[in-house]
Amino acid sequence: MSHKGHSGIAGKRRAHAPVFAALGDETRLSLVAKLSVGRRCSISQLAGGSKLTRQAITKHLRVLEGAGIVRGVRAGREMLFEFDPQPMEAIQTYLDLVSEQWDQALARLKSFVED
Amino acid sequence: MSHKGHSGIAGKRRAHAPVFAALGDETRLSLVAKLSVGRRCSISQLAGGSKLTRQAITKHLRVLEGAGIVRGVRAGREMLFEFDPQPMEAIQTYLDLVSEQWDQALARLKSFVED
DNA sequence: CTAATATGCAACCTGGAGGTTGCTTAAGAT
DNA sequence: ATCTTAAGCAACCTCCAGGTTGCATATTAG
Repeated sequence: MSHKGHSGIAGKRRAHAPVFAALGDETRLSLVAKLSVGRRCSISQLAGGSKLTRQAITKHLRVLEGAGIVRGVRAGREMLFEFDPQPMEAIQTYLDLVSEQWDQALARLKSFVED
Repeated sequence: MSHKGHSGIAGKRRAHAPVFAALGDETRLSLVAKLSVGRRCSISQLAGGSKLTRQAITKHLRVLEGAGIVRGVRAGREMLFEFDPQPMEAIQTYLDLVSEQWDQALARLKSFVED
């Protein structure tokens, strides 16, 4: 299976774009950073220390949840959010694919020039 | 320098968010895919085959250029765009950092449970 | 020179992202 | 039972991303 170049780099765009978009915001990146240390956090906890409103933070969390990067679970009167590494792993392998394609391009150029 | 462990996961958000944002659009992901094969392409070339207008494509290319993912060079009457892997490599190492942090969290949890 | 091609520029439109405020409801704490 | 804290809901605002059209300008082809 080396011919027809089904690299897989195409087609999965529809799946990956929302994840990139979710990470394309400073506030959300900061939330991801906080949650990726492992400890589950409530909305108020995450909103504390931010200049933004609790509601603003809630909206950002919903965006992250929509992309699958984060998952919210009820715990009594508070909503605890926890990190899910899967979507970010997915775009990581996507980036690897693009890098690979680029490296092959450089290799082709080199062999052409060396000719 | 040489502060504590200072993984560096913080602070660089301001730099990375625009790159993620630039990749957070299906059309732009498709442009990146086309350009990462190595061959430089003119705007009209890139616009051909798309349902969008040439101007729309131009705007997307400017966004990618703003994030440093792509670079446009004049060549006669046409504008050739070429891929630049650097910004995507940068977010790749950023994702590695987050993964690492997450793995450490899992390790801590495990050693706690193992008591 | 003239026609065709490639791009640039500017105005314009529309929807939704990102943020706020105000009020309501659920759940713990005392 | 009541006070307090956490969160949900909804309306509203502003601004810009994403897209279009129309016209102007450079460059190459014949």
